[in-house]
Amino acid sequence: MKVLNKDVDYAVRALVLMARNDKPATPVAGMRAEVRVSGPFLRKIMQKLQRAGFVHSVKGRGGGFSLARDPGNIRLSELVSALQGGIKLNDCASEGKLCGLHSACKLRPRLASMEGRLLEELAAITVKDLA
Amino acid sequence: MKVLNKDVDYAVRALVLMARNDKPATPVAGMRAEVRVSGPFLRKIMQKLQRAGFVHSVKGRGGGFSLARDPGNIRLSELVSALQGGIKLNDCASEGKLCGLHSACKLRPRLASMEGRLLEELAAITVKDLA
DNA sequence: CGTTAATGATACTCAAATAGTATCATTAAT
DNA sequence: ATTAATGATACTATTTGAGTATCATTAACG
Repeated sequence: MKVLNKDVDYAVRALVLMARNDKPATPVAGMRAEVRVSGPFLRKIMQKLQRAGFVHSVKGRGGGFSLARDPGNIRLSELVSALQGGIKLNDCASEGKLCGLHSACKLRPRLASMEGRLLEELAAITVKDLA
Repeated sequence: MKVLNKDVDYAVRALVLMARNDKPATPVAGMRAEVRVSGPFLRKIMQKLQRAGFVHSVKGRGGGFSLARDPGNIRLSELVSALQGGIKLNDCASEGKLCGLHSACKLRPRLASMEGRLLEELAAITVKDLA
């Protein structure tokens, strides 16, 4: 029952690293040791971050990644949505899903609000906070 | 990234059902339709609840399960620990695990306290509340 | 120019966790 | 004896998460 997956974990590490460095471009090869993950896997994560607009990338020799946004404004909640599609306390709370008990369910609204609070707490933590 | 597994989900439904009925013994056959789950699977869950002391069981014809505790005092947090071994926001926060960054990690204490708050919120919800 | 060092995209494999089934043993009412 | 129940446990299947591999593209460097 883990709430944050590895992608988010490694992404945070990488972003924090970049926030500290503030180099014009950091290649994956220059991050994987500190992040403690294999090159290919980290690359895949960085590519997701690029597509989601968290980082810029420069291709070719001398290239790499750099922060596209102010680290003080990159919130954990955003990484969670971008890299793992949010959080659901159970199948029912988030999606409008089934279960038949649906309308009678007293648990659902409670879980939904807990989920909301959890996301708020994640939103209160930025990359800058962790750098 | 689901936080509550099916066991907990079905367990809640079954316990709520029993709290409403308050019969001396409800057999699995008398619950599976309302809980919306297969007999064998529900049985497995009820057996876990029995071992964990949430319900009593009576074997043999005319037997079944009954609440062993006041439904106003059966908390979601307890079901979560009994049926899915708690919640971890990530691998690092709960266990003392690895990751090397360990001592330098600014995220860990924050996740730990979020985890605590989440469990408090789950502890505030009882079976009675949902019945 | 060609080599090298980088990312982009995507398909694939492997492992772990969840979910669910099946079976045999035991118990007690009828 | 039969039937209706739980106890225990082994097994299977499905889904999700984690990680690899590969080929294409781009740009600096010599």
